[in-house]
Amino acid sequence: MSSDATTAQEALTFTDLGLSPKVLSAVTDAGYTKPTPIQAGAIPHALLGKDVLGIAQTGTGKTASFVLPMLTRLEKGRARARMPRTLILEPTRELAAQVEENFIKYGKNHKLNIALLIGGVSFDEQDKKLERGADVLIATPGRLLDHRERGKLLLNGVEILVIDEADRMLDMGFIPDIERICEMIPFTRQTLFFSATMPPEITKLTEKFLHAPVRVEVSKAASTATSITQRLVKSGSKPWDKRETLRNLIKAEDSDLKNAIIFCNRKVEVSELFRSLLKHDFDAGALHGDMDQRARMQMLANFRDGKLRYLVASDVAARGLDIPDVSHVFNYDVPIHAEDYVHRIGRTGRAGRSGKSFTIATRSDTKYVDAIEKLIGTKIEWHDGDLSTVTESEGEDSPRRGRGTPRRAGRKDEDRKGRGERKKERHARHGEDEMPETAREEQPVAEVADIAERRVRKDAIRSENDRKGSANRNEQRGNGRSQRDHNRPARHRQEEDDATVGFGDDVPAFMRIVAKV
DNA sequence: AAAAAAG
Repeated sequence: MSSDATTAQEALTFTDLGLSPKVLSAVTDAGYTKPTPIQAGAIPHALLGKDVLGIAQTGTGKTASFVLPMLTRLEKGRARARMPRTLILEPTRELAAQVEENFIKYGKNHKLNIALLIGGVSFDEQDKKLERGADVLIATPGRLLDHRERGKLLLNGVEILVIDEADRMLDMGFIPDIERICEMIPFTRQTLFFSATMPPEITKLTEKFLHAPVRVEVSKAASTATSITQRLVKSGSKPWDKRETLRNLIKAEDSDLKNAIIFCNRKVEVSELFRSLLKHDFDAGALHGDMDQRARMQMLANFRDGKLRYLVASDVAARGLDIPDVSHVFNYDVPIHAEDYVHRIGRTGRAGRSGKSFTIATRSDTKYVDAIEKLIGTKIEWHDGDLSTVTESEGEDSPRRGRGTPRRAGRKDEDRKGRGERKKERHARHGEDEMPETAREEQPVAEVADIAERRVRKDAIRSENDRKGSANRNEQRGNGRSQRDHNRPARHRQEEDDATVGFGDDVPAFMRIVAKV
C-alpha cells in the first residue's frame, strides 16, 4: 500500500479531480458539484492508472468513484469484437444493472458500447453486444464464465478490472470464480477493488491481484446510526400473527410513511407476505432470487419510481441497492446474521435523510436480537412493550390449525411432493373455517413469481398504450397479449381479462385485481 | 433456520 489519500475534501469540487470535460458535463447535469470522500480519494489515482483498494460501504458514492475515471480513460481507444476493454464484477444482478445505469447516466456524452452479462435473461442480446465490441462489460460471475466457456468472450483485452463488493462476493462463495477471472486478464491491467470490510481472505486476494494499490478508506457513513430511528416490535410467532402485526404497524405509520422495504428471511416468506399484502389492498411488490428476472427488474423499477409503495424482499435487496428515498424499513423477520440487520436498515436514512426501521420480534428471536444489539453496541427500544406482554396464539397441533396440516414446507419439500399432493394440502387448509384468513395464503414461490410476471407484462402493455396514446384500448390489449398468454389455463386468462378492466393511468388497477385472486 | 449466482 503506498499512501493514504487524505485530502482537504471540503475545498474540492469535481473539476479539481482531473476528469474529462465530457464526464464533468454529465456530472454537472446530474446535479453534483462536490465529490464524496471516496470519490475525492480514489478518482485522481484511478485516472493515473494506479490500482485502488477502496474500503467503503455502499451509499458512500463508491460506484461513481470508479465509473467516472473509467469513462475518462475510455475516451482513448476503441473496443474490438469479443474483446471488452473493461470489466466490472458485481455480486448480484440488480447491482450489475445499477452500475450499468450509472454508466449510461455519466456516459451520456460518450459513444460507448455497454454490455450487461447477468443470468436469468437470454444469451442472444448479450452475444450481440459482445460481438459489437464492448467498451464496458458489467457482469455477475456465473454468466460471465458461461459466456467465456462458450467461446464468445476473450478477456485478454481488458484494460481496467473492477471488483465491487468483494466481501459480499466472499459471503456468496464467489472467490474461486473471481480468482479464475482475475487470472484470465493480463496483469498489465489496472485493478480497482472495493470492499466494505477487509476479512483475511479478502486481504489475501488483494495481495495476490493488486499491484501497489492506493488504499482509500472511508469511515462508515456516520449517518447510519444517527439518522435511523430503530424500534423492536413484539409479535406472536405464527405467520398470521406476524402479518397482522405488520399491517397494524404500517397503518399506524401511514402519515410518515412514504415507502418501505419489508425484509423476510426466506423466499417463501417473501411470496406469502407479498400475496397477503395484496389481499389486504396494500400497494406491494416483491423481490427475491427465484423470481423471473424481468419481474425482478420491473418490481425494482416500479418501487423506485413510486408506483409501488411497499417492496417485500429477501436479502437480495439488503445491500448496495440505491433507492434514495426509502422512508421505512420493516424487518418482518429478525435477520439471523447480525450484519444483515445493519445492511437492511441502511436502505433507509440515506443521503442525509431520516428514516425509520421496525423489527418484528417473537419469543424465539431473542438470541438474534441480542446478537444485533451487541453488534451495533446499543439496545434497541421496544415500540409498544416488550415480549413479556405478548400473547401467543395456538400452536400448530391445535384445532385452530387443523389436523394433519403440515407445517410450512420449505422449497425442497415442495419440490419433492407431487402436484396432486400439494393440491390436496391446499384443499385441506381451505376447509378450515376457524383458521384466520391470512393463514391460508400459502402459495409456492413459482406461482407467485408467475403472478409477478403477469403483472409486469400488464405494466409493459400499459406503458405501451400510454406511449401510443391510443384511443382504442381493447384492441391494443388484444395485440399486446403474447402467444404464451393464450396457452395459459383458462383461469389465468380470466384473471388477466379482469385485470385489464379499469386500466387507467392514475391507479395501477392490476394490483387490486390480482389481490382478488 | 437463508440468500445469492449458471443452467
